[in-house]
Amino acid sequence: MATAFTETVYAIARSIPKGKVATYGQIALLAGSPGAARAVGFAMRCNPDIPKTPCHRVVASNGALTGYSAGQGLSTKRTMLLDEGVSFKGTKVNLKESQWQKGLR
DNA sequence: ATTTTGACTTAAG
DNA sequence: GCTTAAGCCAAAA
Repeated sequence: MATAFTETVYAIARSIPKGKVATYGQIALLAGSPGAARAVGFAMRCNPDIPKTPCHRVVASNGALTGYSAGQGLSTKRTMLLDEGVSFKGTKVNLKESQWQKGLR
């Protein structure tokens, strides 16, 4: 299961600052495998450590909340993001305001 | 080693 | 704008 790739994905997920969100594609790119967005989601599904791996800060490219195996699912995910100050666009995240950008710090 | 599935992404209808 | 189809990479069976 979790190998170096997934391990890197978890590390990146932890690097996402509070109140920000990153897309699967972006994490895949940072993980060293651009286009491996699906693989990133797979790693999140394994989600070994919820408190250590803020998978709820990981959203789809269009800002839609997908999956989430913990808590009440997307309901919990959306609540946590709102609590962290992430800007929401209805059921989706306002990437224009809350997408984590490497270099933006 | 091959096949299937999956929390994705982009394109087309 | 929303739905359907194909492409993509990685891990599990």
